[in-house]
Amino acid sequence: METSDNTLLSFLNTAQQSAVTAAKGNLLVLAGAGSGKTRVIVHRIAWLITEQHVSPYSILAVTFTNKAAGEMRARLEELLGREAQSIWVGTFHGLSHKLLRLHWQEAGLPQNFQVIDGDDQLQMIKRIFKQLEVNEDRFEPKKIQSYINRKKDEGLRGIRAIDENPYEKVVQAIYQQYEKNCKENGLVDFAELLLRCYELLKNNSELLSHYQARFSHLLVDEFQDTNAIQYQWLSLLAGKSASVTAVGDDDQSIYGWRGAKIENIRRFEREFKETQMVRLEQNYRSTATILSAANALIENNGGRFGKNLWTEGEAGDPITVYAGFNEEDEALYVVREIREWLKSGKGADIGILYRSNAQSRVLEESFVRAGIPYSIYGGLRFFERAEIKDALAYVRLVVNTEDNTSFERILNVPPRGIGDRSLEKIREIVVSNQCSYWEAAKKAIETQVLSAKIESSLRSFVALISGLQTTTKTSLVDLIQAVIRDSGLLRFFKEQEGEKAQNRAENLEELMNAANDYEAEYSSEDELSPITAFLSYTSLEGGERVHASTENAVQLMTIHSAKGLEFPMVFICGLEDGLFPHHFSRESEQALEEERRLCYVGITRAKRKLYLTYAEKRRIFGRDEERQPSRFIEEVPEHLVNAIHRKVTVQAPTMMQKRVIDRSENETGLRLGQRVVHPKFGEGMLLDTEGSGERTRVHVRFDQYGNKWLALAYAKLEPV
DNA sequence: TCTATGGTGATTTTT
DNA sequence: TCACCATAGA
Repeated sequence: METSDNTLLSFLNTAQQSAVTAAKGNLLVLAGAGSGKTRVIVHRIAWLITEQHVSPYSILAVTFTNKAAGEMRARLEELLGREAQSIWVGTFHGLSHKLLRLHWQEAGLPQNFQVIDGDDQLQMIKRIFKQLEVNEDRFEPKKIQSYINRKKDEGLRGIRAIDENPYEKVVQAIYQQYEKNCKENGLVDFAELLLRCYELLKNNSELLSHYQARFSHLLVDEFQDTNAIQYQWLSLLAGKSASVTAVGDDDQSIYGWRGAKIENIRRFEREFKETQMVRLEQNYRSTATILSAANALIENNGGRFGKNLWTEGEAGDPITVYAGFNEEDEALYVVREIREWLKSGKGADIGILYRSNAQSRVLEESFVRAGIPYSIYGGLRFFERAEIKDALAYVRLVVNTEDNTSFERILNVPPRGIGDRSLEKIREIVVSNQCSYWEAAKKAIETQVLSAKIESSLRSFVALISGLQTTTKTSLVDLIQAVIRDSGLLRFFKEQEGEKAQNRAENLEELMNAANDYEAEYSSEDELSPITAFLSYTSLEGGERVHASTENAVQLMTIHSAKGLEFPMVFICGLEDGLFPHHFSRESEQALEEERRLCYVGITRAKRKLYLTYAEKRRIFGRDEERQPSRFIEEVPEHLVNAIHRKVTVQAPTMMQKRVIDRSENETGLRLGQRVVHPKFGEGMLLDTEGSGERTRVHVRFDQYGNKWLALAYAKLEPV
């Protein structure tokens, strides 16, 4: 390799360089927001290979998301070319999956085991509820699901000491049955991938020493997000001799509620011998003002490693705090500011961030009215969509008739007249014969326990699946095509009216394309059938999140999903006590600190302009409630904030309110936020005005009739 | 077996 | 408020 030390390091600052070139041994990189951490990991790998002559084959790099893994891989290929290909880069789940595929026998799995996602898991638990006749009033499937996942994330198998607590007893029984079903059906859930892989290495000294000898360098991104099992996994694989580079930011840990252990950073320092620490504090993203705000806010958290972001850049504009009189006013303000920004020719690369998804609606409505293109990030991913999962369930059942979850899912999809009653009959056979649903279905036909009509439906269903099984031998694309055609799914949606159904039909066609692309790139390195490989792929990589693909659209999303992104202009909306910090986080100091970190993440997404907004009144579950500004607003130093807005909006009517008062008080005596009554529509609240003089129109939210625009001259509005 | 109604409860989300 | 579900009628 001809890359010289110089070119590799020339664009890095001193701290980055010392992280990249840290000597053999363990390294903890505390990387602040926007400090170039991915860059550091990628360059460190390149440096190890080109300067230290470490074999690419001995390097393992772990990330949390497929997206991050993909980016890392791409950047490595840019730097290293073909040599990058033998580096193992992937997510914890992806790499565990790979190891389990390679060593399925030692792991005690069938060769064609399948990966199930959270939705499949929940379905299975619901089925167990029916099987074990669990009372759904006392036990919720969702709670049980998170119980199981929590246990696995902790690295614990459920079947320990039998608890005498009757509640626990039931939960344990469900857990046991769940494990049994997974085993019988050859299914592995997400948490299981990690746990099983950990156990595989733990219980197999030969395998373990092989991989320990192979991977001399392990690198982990977003270390603050690791949970217990991921830490153990890493620690086991590292053994005594590997060098581990952990990169993370304790201030950006926002997944504690999902089992991430921020303490893992301290633990790393303690348990991984002679750890060097490097802090990346120079920020290349935000203005000094924004960084000061972020620093001041996060200062209120205890037990931090401590880190102060700084920049060589300019101070930039002050942060604007806006208090709307209600959530619609807040949204209208956002729209107005965006309009101004767009008018001055700046791009629509704008992030509207909020604590919870429910907030998106009001914002969305105001963007629609203003005609500003927007896209909402969130919702289902491609492979999570119902119609796609239906089609894939056919594939799963064809490949593995033991897959009861899939059987149940598609038995009556599209509707073929086999409803709950018939399913119940089949389930009885399952219980009495201890067999799969598939076997039970065949038995039901033989023993003629069903009505003639349903029996014939069931017969053709069995014939359909059997017929598809012969297609298995050809190819993935052929099978998917046959499934979509022969199952009647595509026809079912095509025959329906409405955009929704047409969309679903299109999605099914898109699935064929996805399979086509996958098969074209597929190389059978671990003698895995392309069909099995594709099914795992669909579970492990949910595909792109759905959002309207408008060019030049402002982006609406939760702060959680904004992590890792940046925008020149950022709005953080709904900064109110009880919403952000969320009232669920009120009890514990720990939870509050995580909320504060979340706010820190939000603030540090902004490059140039930052707005913090809230509403003094908000509709919560249909009730107008008085709101207090979030403590996080108070934690931003006064001198960084646009004081004019703050004073005006907090203590006096807003500019807009003033205008309306000036203009209309003489004529109507109305002001924004005021309660009014209309002869036909009854009572409501004045939201906005438009135009002037005779053409003045007012926007009113009526209690009974919803939002309406009315011409002020004709509408006989009276103040209440 | 498919469609209407009522009770319930309501963060954040990747794999 | 409203979306999700479970249960009851056509």
